[in-house]
Order: sequence, then structure tokens, then C-alpha cells
Amino acid sequence: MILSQSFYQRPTIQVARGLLGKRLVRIYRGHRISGLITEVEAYLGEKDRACHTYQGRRTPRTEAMYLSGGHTYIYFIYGMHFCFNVVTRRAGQPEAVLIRAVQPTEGLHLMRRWRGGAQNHHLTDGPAKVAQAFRITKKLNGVGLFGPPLWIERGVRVSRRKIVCLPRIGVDYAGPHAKWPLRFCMQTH
DNA sequence: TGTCCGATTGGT
DNA sequence: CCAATCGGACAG
Repeated sequence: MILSQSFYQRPTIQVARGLLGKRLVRIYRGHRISGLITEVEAYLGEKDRACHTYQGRRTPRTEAMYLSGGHTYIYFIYGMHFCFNVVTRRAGQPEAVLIRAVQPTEGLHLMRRWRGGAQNHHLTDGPAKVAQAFRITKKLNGVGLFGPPLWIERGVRVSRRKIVCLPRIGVDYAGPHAKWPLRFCMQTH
């Protein structure tokens, strides 16, 4: 069952927690690639110094974040990587959830090829690795997550006790906001 | 137009 | 710890 727009148009922290255990599915030239989402980070818009839309920043890059919940926000970083986010809330409220890691379930052979022969446990254990393994590039920026070539569907149920909250990674420039516990990890054991 | 820097990764 | 590598943001 593909998640509908109403799932995404909720407060960002709820969406972030709700995404844990859901299945990310990609169709690429007829091939199906999928994995269960295991780690995410919430980015809370204009009030969040770590967020690209801090203080209402609106540029060609961040434009997709102003779309309604259920669209993608994909950006290029460090001259070589893409990061994949899910936009939340309503149009004009620029918040999103960064997909940091998934547990691969289908299409591992393709993932391994696109990841340059990485070991199975390193195929999708970082945000840019997920993008590379799923062939997610800027071409998919701003598209809806409501069907092919990319969507998120119901996966496994995750009990609240299995979710850990931690500070976000790589946002030291955000000062005190860097310590906000907006990273959510699903314990797999 | 010029400068600075990054929501990362992989190897030392 | 550090280099890779270049688009984006912003100052001038």
C-alpha cells in the first residue's frame, strides 16, 4: 500500500518516526529496488539553523522543499553526492525528512553494481549511499512519491521502544540546534 | 565574477 | 585525520 499525501502532510517529527520500517521502492528500467527505512533525520524549516530553508531561505535549490508533503527534495553535496529527502507538511511550509539509511530487500545485485561493489552491509548505510544504490539523482528532484518510478509503501511495524533519538550528523555549523534530537534510528534487534 | 563551504564518503 | 570535487549561496 503506497503511502498517501495525508501521511506526509503532518508535523515533520511524526512523519520522520512514521517512516521507520516503511519500504522505499524504486523502479529503474523495469527493475525493482527496495529497502526498509532504518534511519532518518527531521529538518524543521525556517526556525531550524541546520535546515536549508532556515529563515525562509528560498533559492532554486530549496524550491522543492516548498512543495506539499509527499514530494522529493534532492540536492547535490560535496561535489559528488546526492541526498534524498521527503518533503513534509503543506505547500509553503519548507520542512523535510532526510533518509539516512535503509536495509536492502530487493535488487541487491543492482545496488552492488551501482555502489561500486561495496559489501552488503555498506550498500545503503548512509544518505549518499542510499541515493547511489537507488539511482536517485537530481532528475527526481521535486517529483511526487505516489507511484513509479519512486514511492514509499507500508513495510514492517516498528514498536516505539525500538526507536532511538539522537542528534543529527554533520550539522555542527547549526550551533545549539545541532544538538536537537532529530535523528531517529530503528533498532533491528 | 570571485570566494567560501558543505545534511558525505572512503581510505590513511 | 584528511582529501576528493563542484554546485550553490552570497558578497561585491
